[in-house]
Amino acid sequence: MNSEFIIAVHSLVLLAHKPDGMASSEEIAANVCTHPARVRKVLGFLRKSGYVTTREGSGGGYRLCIDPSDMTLADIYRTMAAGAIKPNWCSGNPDMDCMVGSNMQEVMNDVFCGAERQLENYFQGITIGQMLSRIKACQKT
Amino acid sequence: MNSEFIIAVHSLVLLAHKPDGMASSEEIAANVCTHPARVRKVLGFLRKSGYVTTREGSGGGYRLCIDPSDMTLADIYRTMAAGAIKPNWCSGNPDMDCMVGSNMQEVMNDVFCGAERQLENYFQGITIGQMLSRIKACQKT
DNA sequence: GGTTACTGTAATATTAACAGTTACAGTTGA
DNA sequence: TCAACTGTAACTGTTAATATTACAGTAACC
Repeated sequence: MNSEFIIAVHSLVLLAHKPDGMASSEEIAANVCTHPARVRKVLGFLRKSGYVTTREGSGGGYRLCIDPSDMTLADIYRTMAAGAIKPNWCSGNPDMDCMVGSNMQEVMNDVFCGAERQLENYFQGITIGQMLSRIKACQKT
Repeated sequence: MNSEFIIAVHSLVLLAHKPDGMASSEEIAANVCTHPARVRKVLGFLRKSGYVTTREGSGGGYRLCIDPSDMTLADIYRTMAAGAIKPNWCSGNPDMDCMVGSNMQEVMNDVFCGAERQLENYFQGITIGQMLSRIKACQKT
């Protein structure tokens, strides 16, 4: 799995948690434990997908513009990490003589597409709001 | 996803397809499109899990020792690639002051454990025998 | 018993992916 | 005009993945 997916989820949960719903890339980066430039890159994608708005210039930053209970991890997965479980390496070769070797790529591809759907379906059931609730539950114990 | 998973599945399908159910690492490697040494490593794991038997020496090689319709991709996943979808990178830090940053690792870990179960469940429904059938279906079209 | 054809395994390149970092232009508010 | 931001691209360093080599161990066959 892409680590940008994690950065995206973490950033959105953080924004959802903040009273004013806003934070700068520097603040988010410190919380996520990575670099501001990386956060800006990831949140740039989220902006293009319409999940956050940004304000440049002094006093600027990122703001969540969707209800946390309306946004699922599947949305984020599709934006940040679609196709992440399919390996970039593949076996066999369509030009090969052997039936197994020549058709394996296609069959394997189908298998992973199915896996991807399965995963998306699972992520569909988890919202940013729920993530925040789970974190609060951790805190109490 | 681990590419060793693919090599394992491909090798087992190939063995299931061969009339005598046997092949050498060299033959398998040519079919998979990788190196014999890599095949030997992967099939070494499958031997330890009891899915294939090996015979060293001249005329040796690998033989499937389980009914292809009894062995699922979930078995192979557990042997070769358990935990593959969980990223090795993680955000936040348990020692941090912020509630979000300090608990994100635990919550994210739970999310990915759930995703893993979901994926295993999906793989449980696909057998090596089915993979071979799908390949035959590809061939006809 | 020697030769040949294999597996088992470790060590070592080589390559690709990934995260970290720097840099700077563009934007906005004070 | 200055200071504090975002938006991007380029570059570096590190780690992970794959390919390759090498060789000891084992079994069949003549």
